[in-house]
Amino acid sequence: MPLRVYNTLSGTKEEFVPIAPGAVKMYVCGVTVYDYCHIGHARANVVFDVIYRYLRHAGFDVTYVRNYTDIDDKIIRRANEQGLAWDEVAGRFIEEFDKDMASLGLELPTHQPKATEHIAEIIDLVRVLVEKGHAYQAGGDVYFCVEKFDPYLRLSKRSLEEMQAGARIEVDERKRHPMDFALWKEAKPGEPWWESPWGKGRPGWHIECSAMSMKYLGETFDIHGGGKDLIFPHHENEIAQSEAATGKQFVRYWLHNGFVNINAEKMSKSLGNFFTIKEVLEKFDSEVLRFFLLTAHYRSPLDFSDQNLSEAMAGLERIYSALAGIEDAVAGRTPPSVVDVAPDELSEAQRELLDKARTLIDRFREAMDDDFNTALVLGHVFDAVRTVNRVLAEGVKGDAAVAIVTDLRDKLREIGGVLGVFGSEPAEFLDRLKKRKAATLEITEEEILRLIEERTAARKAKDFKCSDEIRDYLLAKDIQLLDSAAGTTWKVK
RNA sequence: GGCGACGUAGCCAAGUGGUAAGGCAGAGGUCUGCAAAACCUUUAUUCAGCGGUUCAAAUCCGCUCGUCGCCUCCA
Repeated sequence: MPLRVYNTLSGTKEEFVPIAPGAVKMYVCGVTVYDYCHIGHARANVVFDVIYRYLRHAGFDVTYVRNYTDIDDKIIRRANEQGLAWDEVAGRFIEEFDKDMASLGLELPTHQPKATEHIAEIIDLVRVLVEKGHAYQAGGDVYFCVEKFDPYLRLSKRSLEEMQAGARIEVDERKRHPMDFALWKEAKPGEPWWESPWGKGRPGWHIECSAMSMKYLGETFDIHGGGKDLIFPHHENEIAQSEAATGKQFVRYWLHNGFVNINAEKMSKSLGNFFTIKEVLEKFDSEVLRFFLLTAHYRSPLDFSDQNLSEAMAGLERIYSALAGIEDAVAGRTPPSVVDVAPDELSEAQRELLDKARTLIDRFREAMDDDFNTALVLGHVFDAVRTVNRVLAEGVKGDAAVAIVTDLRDKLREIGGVLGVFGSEPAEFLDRLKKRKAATLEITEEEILRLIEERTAARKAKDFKCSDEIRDYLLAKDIQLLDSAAGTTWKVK
């Protein structure tokens, strides 16, 4: 089944056919570096990280470019507020961005260009637009002329008339048309500047993405991604600048991720209802956050709340518990190849697992091929987890059982490799969660272990009244004891 | 005001014409000294409402209600 993606440009799912067979050129708008990243940024970047990984998994040779916009009005404003140099602000938040993305387990893109390192390309592009009559100089500014670019607003499916009807923007008198936008901005006193044919100034927003994407990926490339909020004006303007300059189609497939909501409202700086990645990672494990972001389809809105995060944590814990169970069951055993397993020697649960495992990767690909449906993939994963738990519950005895359980583990890891989850050692992950939860307890680990010992002694002496008292005491403090043949362990409720 | 999206169980969520995946929470059972975990069974005759098209609709069309987004910086 071919890969199908939802293309904002056509408004439908289309079969994905790259320009060059076997190779994908993809550009995703990064961030303007003037503040910490919030969960919305986390979503966008995780989503495209998964798309990047899946395209490679599907056999494509992917060139992935994600930029830093490190010169912009907001950076200058922030620098002035904090009494810092603009490039100090940019440098600092580039570092913070990198840290956040690393903690979310993102792979590095092929290129991560910075706007300020591509001023020459930007000026060249603006010059071409002026020469071709698509842009005009007004004082030290250069504006793009939207009326001369016929397909303008095709991506957002609007018209200039509609936009003006609802316009709330103040019109700059130097613009020929109110919707014209700046390609180059004259430097005001004290502002950063670069020398240009139009005097000292800096790039406008939008132009850096056109210049950098075309430099690294060519004048026409396959995929351009970003949050839905970038459709207008950012991506619309990128298309206008790029296509007016080259006369060629800029991008074939436009992919946009949905917002992260708080109480059904978009998380955004202006509403002030945002959580930074840092803040959330203080409360939840980074893999839990990443897993949560994949529980909904990337184009749907995703409601962020402690409860939803906790549910994601419970789900991920269930998966890791199964993986840990598999590790325990197969530890030190070398399984024969699963292809040698004879189905008629298996129990019913084992046969079911064999069947499920056999089709798991196909179902995974089918879901991902349908516009990267990670939520459906997780459904398949849970389905497999339930089946393997059944096998674990009846005991993994013969070689055949070891083989099929190991095979399933490998397949879950393969899927996890694309989603960027399930990569930790199961026991280590569960321990990590436990430690994190334990940090909020009003009882120390030493105390818990001492009480467990006491209880074990009581149980040995068949003093169940005493042992139950200890268990209930711990339970009141959110400690759940788990007895097994191997001894007693504990977890935080 | 213009344009657009969405509304599936207590909660989260997949499903775009063939008779409602999956997770969390809940109930009952197996296991257990008792629990927990795990497993089994169970929880939407129904997909915001009302009409229409069709042999067949959560899926297509129309209207109504509700929520949200974009039109200004935003992932």
